[in-house]
Amino acid sequence: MEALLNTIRHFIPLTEADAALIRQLFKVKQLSKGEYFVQEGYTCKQVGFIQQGLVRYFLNKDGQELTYEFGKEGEFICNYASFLDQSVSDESIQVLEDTSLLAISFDDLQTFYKQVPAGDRFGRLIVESIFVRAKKQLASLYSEPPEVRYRQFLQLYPDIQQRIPQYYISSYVGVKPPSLSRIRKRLAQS
Amino acid sequence: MEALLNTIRHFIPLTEADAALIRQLFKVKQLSKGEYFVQEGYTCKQVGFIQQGLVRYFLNKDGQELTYEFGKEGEFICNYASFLDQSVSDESIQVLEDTSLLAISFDDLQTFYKQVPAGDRFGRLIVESIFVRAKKQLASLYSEPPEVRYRQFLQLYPDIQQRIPQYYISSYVGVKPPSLSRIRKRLAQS
DNA sequence: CAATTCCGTTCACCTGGGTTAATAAATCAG
DNA sequence: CTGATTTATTAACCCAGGTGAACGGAATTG
Repeated sequence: MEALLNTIRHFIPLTEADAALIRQLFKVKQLSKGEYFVQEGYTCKQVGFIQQGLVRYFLNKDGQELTYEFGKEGEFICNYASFLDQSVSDESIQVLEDTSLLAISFDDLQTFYKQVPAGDRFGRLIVESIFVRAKKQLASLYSEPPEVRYRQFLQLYPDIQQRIPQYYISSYVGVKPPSLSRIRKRLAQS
Repeated sequence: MEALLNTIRHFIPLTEADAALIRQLFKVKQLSKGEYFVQEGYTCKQVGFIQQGLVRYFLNKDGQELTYEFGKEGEFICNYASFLDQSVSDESIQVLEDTSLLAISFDDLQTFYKQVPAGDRFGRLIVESIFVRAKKQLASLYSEPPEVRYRQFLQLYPDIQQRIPQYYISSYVGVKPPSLSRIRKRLAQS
């Protein structure tokens, strides 16, 4: 819970009253490996904060699961496109390890916005940051070849490479598993 | 100016007073072919609404200009990542034809938010819509081969194909000009 | 422990885009 | 209108990733 408060304090100052409210509004949520935080076809009803564990974001393209993002300890997870206007999600967030979350519901988040003075600003900053993140990924896909994207993935997630199947990584990088194998081989040789 | 009001009405209702305020806050701005609405290294100080004309969004990767988006009549243009927190832009918006805009400054937009009851909601809906747009493009880059992306471009911008150089389109599609030529040839044959 | 499923790698072959350069077509400026 | 510049196409060659399949090792299951 302290990790959550500190992460929020990274964006806005919090009084003790604010912190107390946050402690109240966020509920602990446990998900086992393979379970979903949001599933395609359903509405994303919460924002989560990962205390321990790992998730992947993926979308469905003709039956193929395309993993395009990961979330790890200390990060917020949410399908904002679904959450913000409570519409049906066209992508999924799945837990890759047993994961411990702090989650806040849509309604409780509105309470947070009302009662914490800088709450709206926090909300805006979070949405901005995920937007900037999406833009960065767009730029990366446009400008970087798979090999570079793989190296950047290793930098961004140095620890989780051993924790998950390679084919999630190959999907994130934008290639098929055999191709990621070749990339890894090339990198090992040099 | 009516086009602007109608576009805003597409998101929120406007009273006559609202409309009058909008007429006051948005200023006509003319840009000639080749000029910039925002340039890399500068701050995006306005949101524009295209009355007539065409723009491209691009970013700079090792001296290569990567065109990743277009804007046409009836669309808002802005580098929101720069505008929202008035930070330095890392991308540019350039005018591809002599273009007539209606533009509102950052400060005047705050006035709009304060005075128009549904103003904040409009702002949120716009930011959401550009976010969703970025996500769609991300999904497209992940899942669609260049040939499909080119066909989708033709659907999305049926008219402007003749108005701009092909290499902007090839950049948008994610390939080099010779490759787009081959794609066009393949499509013409079938 | 044995059987099965899952997963990563490798192979052979194919396809499509990158690169460079030449040429042709279109556009622009004087 | 003409020469110059810009842009689009084409060709030849190379290379990286896709595909399908086989293999071996790891993890799971009963």
